[in-house]
Amino acid sequence: MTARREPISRRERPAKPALSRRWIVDTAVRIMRAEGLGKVTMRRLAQELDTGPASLYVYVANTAELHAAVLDSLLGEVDLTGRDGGEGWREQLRAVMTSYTGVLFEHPQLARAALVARPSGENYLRLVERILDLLSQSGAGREQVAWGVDKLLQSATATAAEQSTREHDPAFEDDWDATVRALHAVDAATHPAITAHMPALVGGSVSDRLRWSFDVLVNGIVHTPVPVVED
Amino acid sequence: MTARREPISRRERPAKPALSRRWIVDTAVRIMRAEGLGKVTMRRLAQELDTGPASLYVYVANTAELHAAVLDSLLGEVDLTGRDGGEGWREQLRAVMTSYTGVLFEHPQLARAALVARPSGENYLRLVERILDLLSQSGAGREQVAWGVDKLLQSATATAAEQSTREHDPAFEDDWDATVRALHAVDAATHPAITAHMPALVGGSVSDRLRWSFDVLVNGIVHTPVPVVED
DNA sequence: ACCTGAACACCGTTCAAGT
DNA sequence: ACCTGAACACCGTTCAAGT
Repeated sequence: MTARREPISRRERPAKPALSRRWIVDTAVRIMRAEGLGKVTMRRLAQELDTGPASLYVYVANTAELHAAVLDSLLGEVDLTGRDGGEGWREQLRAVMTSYTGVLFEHPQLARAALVARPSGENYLRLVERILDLLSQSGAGREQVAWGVDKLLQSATATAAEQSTREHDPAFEDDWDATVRALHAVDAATHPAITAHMPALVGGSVSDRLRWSFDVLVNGIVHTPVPVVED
Repeated sequence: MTARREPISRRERPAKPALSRRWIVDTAVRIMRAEGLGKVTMRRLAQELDTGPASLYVYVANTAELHAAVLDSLLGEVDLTGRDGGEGWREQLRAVMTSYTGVLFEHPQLARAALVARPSGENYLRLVERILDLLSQSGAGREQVAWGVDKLLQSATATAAEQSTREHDPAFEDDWDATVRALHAVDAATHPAITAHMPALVGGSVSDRLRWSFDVLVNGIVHTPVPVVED
């Protein structure tokens, strides 16, 4: 019998894989799905990877960059086809933006991270490419389209950062409540405009507001020329 | 000689004032102006107030609420007159929004806090009141105006959170650089739209973009009716 | 009611030293 | 080049105990 050296002793764990950026980010995504972005810390991640936090700095510059990488990974879930929207560029674009918003709504804290550290991974680039392509079918000028993509993404991201925070985190629920209460409690004499606009100011469903925001931006973008650049 | 018991020993400090929400927030503002919002922590603040962190929780629910209070205090610096804008509601509104953006640009981290925990203090209410008043002079519907105020504030806040972060914090500078580099390095075959829009996508001065954003939103808001509410 | 010391359960990041 | 242990310098929040 030939002696086959079975590496049995190295088998207690699923064979601790070599560290790599890919493996680090995938693990971070797994932690986020299971316990939220708040748990995706350098220390916790290192623990999960069976190493010390210092080791991660070979592959990731800092926590913000790590979160940006997690976001990019999540963006792989966005439906870029706009298939649900039907035929026109506008409806397809709406469907893509709705899908993007949906992904962020499911991972509230990620939206906040996106506003701070912009992603630059492949999924983000694919998303930008697709939105540019659809928006340019509006016939608007090149610069309007370029700047417009930014506003569309910013608006959706900011809404997700605000709105969905409220739903998941009881601490932030309070802040929104406080704002609503403050708006209701306002003195009609000193704040006539708030009083006059009051039900609407805090009303409306999330989806109505999202749809309206989208229309506002698209209408604005295609009708507002960029300022002439001076040399 | 009469023995006069001088309370000299109690005089090393300016007579530690009683704790109060007001005093806590003012101290927080002072720390922020001197060292940035990052230093406005419960522990650091308690130290400055010569007490333990637990004492603050009598007046402030948590760190997010504290930051919201600091922001509201800062909003007192916004010029609500819109005096610089001249006569029309549009120009005055632009001036108010520019002033608001300016305040946030000087305190980058505060803009991020604003997206998460909305303020509800007197200065915030005054700002909302003023923007509502100006925007309603456009003649747009009540609901459009109410929802429009939200979008105007959100857009300005998000831009400040993104843009000014970059200027002050070297760590985030890298993320923007990475995004710009990624957009430049893109393959023209797989990402034709990015390539076609490339100089514009990352170009434009901050103030040109802000001005254009404002016009886009105002144009969009006044021309886009809100969806009919079903009962 | 207000205030506090002390504790619990964490953080990010760096650096000298090893392989 | 990659990896690590250990350290530095912090966090937010709670709670039992005091006044």
